[in-house]
Amino acid sequence: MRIDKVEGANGDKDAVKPARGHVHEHVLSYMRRGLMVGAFLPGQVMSLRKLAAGFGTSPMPVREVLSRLVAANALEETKGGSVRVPRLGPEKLSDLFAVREMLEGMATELAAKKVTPALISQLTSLNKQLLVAIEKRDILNCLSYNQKFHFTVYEAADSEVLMPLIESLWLQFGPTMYMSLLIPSMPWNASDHEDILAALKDGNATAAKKGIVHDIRTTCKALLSVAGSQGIELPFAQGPELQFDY
Amino acid sequence: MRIDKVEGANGDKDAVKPARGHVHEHVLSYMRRGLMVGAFLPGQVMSLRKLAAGFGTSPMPVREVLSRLVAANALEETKGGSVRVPRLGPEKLSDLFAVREMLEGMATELAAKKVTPALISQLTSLNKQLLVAIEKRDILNCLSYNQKFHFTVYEAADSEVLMPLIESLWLQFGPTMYMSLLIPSMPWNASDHEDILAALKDGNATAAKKGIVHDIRTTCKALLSVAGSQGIELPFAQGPELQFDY
DNA sequence: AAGATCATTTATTGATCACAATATGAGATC
DNA sequence: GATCTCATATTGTGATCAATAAATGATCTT
Repeated sequence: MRIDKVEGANGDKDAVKPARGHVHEHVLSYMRRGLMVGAFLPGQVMSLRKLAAGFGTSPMPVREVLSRLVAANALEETKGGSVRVPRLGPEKLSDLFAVREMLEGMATELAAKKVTPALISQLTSLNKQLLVAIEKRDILNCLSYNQKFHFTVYEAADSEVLMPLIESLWLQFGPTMYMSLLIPSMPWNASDHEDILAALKDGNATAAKKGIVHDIRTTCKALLSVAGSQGIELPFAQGPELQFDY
Repeated sequence: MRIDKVEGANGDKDAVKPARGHVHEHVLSYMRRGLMVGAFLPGQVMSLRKLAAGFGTSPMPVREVLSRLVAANALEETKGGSVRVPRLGPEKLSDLFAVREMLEGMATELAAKKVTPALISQLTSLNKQLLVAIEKRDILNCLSYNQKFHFTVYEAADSEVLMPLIESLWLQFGPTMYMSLLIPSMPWNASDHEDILAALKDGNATAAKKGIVHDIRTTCKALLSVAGSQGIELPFAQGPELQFDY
């Protein structure tokens, strides 16, 4: 039935089905998560062919993914047409977090009105894992569980409009977030999460929103305090070589 | 040095330079504007090849553009991989406009603090042209000048974060907006714009924000009131055949 | 005559190709 | 020894191709 085109003895090629039709989806989710969790650094240029080689595909799906990430303001294109992770200045960083306060505060308010026991238990579990990651100073999982905690709350708001916007923001500050956690003086804590959890448990929308806003504001201040030390340029895994709980 | 691969006598091929390197930019801006101004209807499927033929290019640049518009939630993809203009239900419409109030209210507040005489005169001019379009019941230019008025305000806020988010929202409700204006009972007015202009002239950020929010809320209510009559299915220019002040 | 099945057509998707522009590096010159 | 220049290599862009899957229409059956 299925006849391989003659290409000599292609024995050593991948005999597995290339999982057609959904390659770009895989690449996209991987890159999205990677951006939020610090797999790519601000200023890093994304080479189409290198990434494609890393993913083991043709440049085509990667092109589509980078295209979409540029549209989401997660990446920016250089004059030469290449794309790179944007380097955020202090003013853009505060802009970003001011909008975060509005959007994520609104999402939290909505979520508080739709709390379920399942949501509470899930958030409690995620927060516990986050605390473990903090204890171990595991940056990747720290960011990962923090992101999952926040997004679980926002997901509960059940707004098809808010979520994509919030995601776009997280994709933008993700790389900078990672950088900041590299600084030894950077405080790591999830104390606000306890307040948020308590407020959600009570269905207190105002308090929950307040907790989120405080969490965001604290993070912003910490980020800005280390924004001066932008000079951090450490060697880094160029390709998609992440090892977080994926 | 440069050797053309042998392909017979390709004399009758296009001798003109195909304007290489930035085709997708043109396509993108055209489609963006077209979505905001009603060139495409909710539910309309965007055929890659048809659009490409309309633009006189290969499907390639169009693919990239559609990709980006999907990433911006301006278009959605069907199960078959095609993309189409989303059909907004009442609940999503109110979500959309609730977020609009926050984001555009914030942008207006920021803009009010950076008002310049040039901005005022530009807004005054745009509003005049909008009134003319309303007078002539010219839907395309009506939407176009309304959009330009709002975006000129937001642009003055000078926020690289807010603008893309606001644009994403406008791309989403643009097609529905056009539909609603087709309904004879739909009220057309720009009375709020006068208030906004006055508030901006005074540098009164609170009043300006209030004006924008009122404008948005009014529009939302009008849209929702005609949301029941979703059945409007009129024959329409399929390709990129717009004739607004481009 | 209406509905279901099957073949045809058309759609996107991933891969490959060709070209142009940019970035990179070596070499020569001052 | 530093700098400018030019050749090389790499990159993105647009076009084309092969293959899969969905949508469409016609034919057959009930």
